[in-house]
Amino acid sequence: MGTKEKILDTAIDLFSQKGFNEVSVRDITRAVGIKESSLYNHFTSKQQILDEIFQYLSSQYEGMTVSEEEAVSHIEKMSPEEFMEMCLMNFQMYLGNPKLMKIWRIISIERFRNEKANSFFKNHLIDYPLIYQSKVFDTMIKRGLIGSFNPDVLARAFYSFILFIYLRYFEDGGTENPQENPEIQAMVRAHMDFLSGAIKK
Amino acid sequence: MGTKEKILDTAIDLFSQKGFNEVSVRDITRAVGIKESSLYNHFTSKQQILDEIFQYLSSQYEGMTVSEEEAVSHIEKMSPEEFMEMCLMNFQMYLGNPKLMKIWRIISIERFRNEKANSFFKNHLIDYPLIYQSKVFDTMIKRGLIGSFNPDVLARAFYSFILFIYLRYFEDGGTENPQENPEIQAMVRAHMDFLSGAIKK
DNA sequence: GTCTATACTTCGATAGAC
DNA sequence: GTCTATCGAAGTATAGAC
Repeated sequence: MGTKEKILDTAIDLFSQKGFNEVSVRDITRAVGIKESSLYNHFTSKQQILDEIFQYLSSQYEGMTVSEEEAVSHIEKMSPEEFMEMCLMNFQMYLGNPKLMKIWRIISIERFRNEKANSFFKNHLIDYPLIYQSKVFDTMIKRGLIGSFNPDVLARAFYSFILFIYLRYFEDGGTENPQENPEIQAMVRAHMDFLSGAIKK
Repeated sequence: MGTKEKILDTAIDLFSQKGFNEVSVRDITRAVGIKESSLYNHFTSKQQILDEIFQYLSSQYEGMTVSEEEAVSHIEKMSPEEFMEMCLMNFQMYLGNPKLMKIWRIISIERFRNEKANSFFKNHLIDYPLIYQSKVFDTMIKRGLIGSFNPDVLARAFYSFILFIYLRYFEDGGTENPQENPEIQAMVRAHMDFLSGAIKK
């Protein structure tokens, strides 16, 4: 692994624990095993390290957003339960990769101080999922698969709980994989069962 | 207003915008209109300012937690709809006071870096509301006011949405009073109506 | 590309006159 | 209780030898 990659990985590690401002260039270079001045052969500034981390995150989700037609086609062969299961899988895919998980934690820490982080949080973690799920619920209603509810309300009822799990998840460091936490698994399943019952025709 | 109070109010203002580490003692004293050294006649350190802010928050909610018996008695004359309405009012009381609101924003910013902030967030904003609401739902079930659901599931379904609103609320600075935001009001009401229908016997 | 050495800035905090 | 003056520590970043 090249030095630049090592710096990036180390920075992700440290930033995700304490935050950008709380980690010094000295901290990073000490952990990597080089002198401070060497870091500036790979990055022009400390800020650029964070920028490249965010760029990396961006690149990981490029082309992963789904068009309206695709959203509709997704549910053609799915029950509401299967759809919610799929949403859950998507969410866990976001959080299942340890490196991406750390970057999402950086986003959570920095979102009040960094406009780009706030934008990531808002777009990827709030707005887009709600829009996507609302469309799917809307299609389900029109096809008579579920009762006649406001699809936006259903999407918020479903997704706000997922975000709640995300919130709790980072409470105690968020190092553990949520897929392997049976307590979280049980809560998510119970919530989905409750909603499935509530939206039946 | 005494100098010490002026310092506290100014610090609350500044910390809630950028975070504790991002605001210097010089920033605070400049905004107050005194020299840095004068600040140390009122506080022994910058850290102590934050400690006193948290202490103030603590004092505001002292004795406001409710015992199990009280929780049960609360719903004796209430419909589920009225109860959820009450919860909403409580939540807005937390956020309705501009000064307290700023401090809650500080808590949100600092919770990844400050153990006390994290503890406030976890206890007041997550654990306690869930425990309280679960007990109330449990009582409702036993009295036959609502269907036979798992009360923990109901509490999470209800409260995770409230937290979702809280989350969105701080997105764009969170300066506005949510009670006066008609869009938020409509979302909360729609969610409560949906849940009311879902938990009917 | 990495090192030693150092420049420059900002920070929290203190001493002591008034 | 406020001021002027200043300190030491820690931060980012650069120059130049190897």
